[in-house]
Amino acid sequence: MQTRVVIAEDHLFVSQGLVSALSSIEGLTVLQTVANGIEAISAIRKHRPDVAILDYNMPGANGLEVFLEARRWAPETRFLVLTGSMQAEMLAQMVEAGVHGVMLKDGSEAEIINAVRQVRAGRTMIGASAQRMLDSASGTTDLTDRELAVLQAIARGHSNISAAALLGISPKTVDTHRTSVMRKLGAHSTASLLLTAVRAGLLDPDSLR
Amino acid sequence: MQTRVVIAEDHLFVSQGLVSALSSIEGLTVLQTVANGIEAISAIRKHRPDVAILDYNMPGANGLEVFLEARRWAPETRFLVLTGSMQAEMLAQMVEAGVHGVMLKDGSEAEIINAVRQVRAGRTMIGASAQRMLDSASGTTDLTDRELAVLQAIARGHSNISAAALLGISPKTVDTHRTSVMRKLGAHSTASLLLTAVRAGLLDPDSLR
DNA sequence: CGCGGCATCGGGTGAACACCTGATATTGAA
DNA sequence: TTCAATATCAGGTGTTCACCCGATGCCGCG
Repeated sequence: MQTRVVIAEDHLFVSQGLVSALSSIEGLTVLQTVANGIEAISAIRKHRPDVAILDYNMPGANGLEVFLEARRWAPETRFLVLTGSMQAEMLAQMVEAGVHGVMLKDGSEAEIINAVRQVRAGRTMIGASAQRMLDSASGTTDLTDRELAVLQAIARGHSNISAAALLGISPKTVDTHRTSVMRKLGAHSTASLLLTAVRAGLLDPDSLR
Repeated sequence: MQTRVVIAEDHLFVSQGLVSALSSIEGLTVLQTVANGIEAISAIRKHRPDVAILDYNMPGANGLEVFLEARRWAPETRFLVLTGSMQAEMLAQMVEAGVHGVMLKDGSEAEIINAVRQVRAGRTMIGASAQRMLDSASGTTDLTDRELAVLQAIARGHSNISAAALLGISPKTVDTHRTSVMRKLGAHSTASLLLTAVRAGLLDPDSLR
């Protein structure tokens, strides 16, 4: 089976390791490797790969943001997100958002290769550690996809206007989602919105840069 | 030159990649790989390696803790700490503590190999990205008492006007401190101010309500 | 004494925000 | 079919922010 892959990973050493590991999969072609979230969206739009392997923590846009945006342009692409560490809330969000594969980077090379194979074959897979985290997590977020996308954009310092340009919607729509998020989190200023979201595990300061 | 190495890295995939990469260094022997900080201390005590390669984020004890404890038993061992992401404050702490090498995981395989060589050769090395973080962090935590007070008030959701009432000063003064804090942290919106401050360890989301 | 750092405060501006009102279209479930 | 949830978008308002310019007074250090 042909497998065309895009890899998005800002740690060059890990990216090189992934390319090397994936070379053992027959019929697999790595179309492009990129090092930040914005480039990942572009590459996925351009190549419409079979599988996109995304690191969660990347500059410009994190793995979930890339997934939410890129799938609108490449609906057939299946996504595997790898992460070194992540809060359970974010893990739950990604599963709920429909990411096809999620695993922590504590997996071996063989486990990662297996994950790529499963995702390519149309199955949804969650790595063992990720599953354990999910099992022990109680909370579920009630932000919609778009609300979350707007929250992430705000957290990256975007004004409503530039968030609108980034997401391809009207500033009034950003305004609407922003207001909705604030109402849901009980925040009345941007500052308290941000800290409440961090506390709720909706934002990871280290993955937003 | 003989190089005996212990590797401590909880991400199995990365650990395997390191072993593979280091195999290209002539005369280098990987004595043991461990996956958490406590085991790292034990292995270093047992083997007294020439070089210990430590991941910063590990269960049990982080890279700095391992360094501080293990060097008491293996004073000849030289330490290279690798990290995926880290706050500048912690980076500064490790440099100050005397870790022989620090680099972010955005380096390529070649850069990591070079780092191991330099550390083994007795030199202290700081990776390019780590150095940039240290350079840009040198002034970021230099907030005055009043600036910090204003930052805290903002984080609690106060507008400039209500922060002024809280601190017994004019809103213009709040404005001045606020602008100064933003300049020092390089932020251009309230959102990025908050997250930058959290990342810099200036704000603790859990203690602000 | 001179100077820099800090705290304080004022004038001002245009952009941005927080929230009010309203609307249409799509989707999935009952 | 109906309805609720979601996404999208518009009109609007007063407040707030981010930054521009300027200033004085106090303190500690060289």
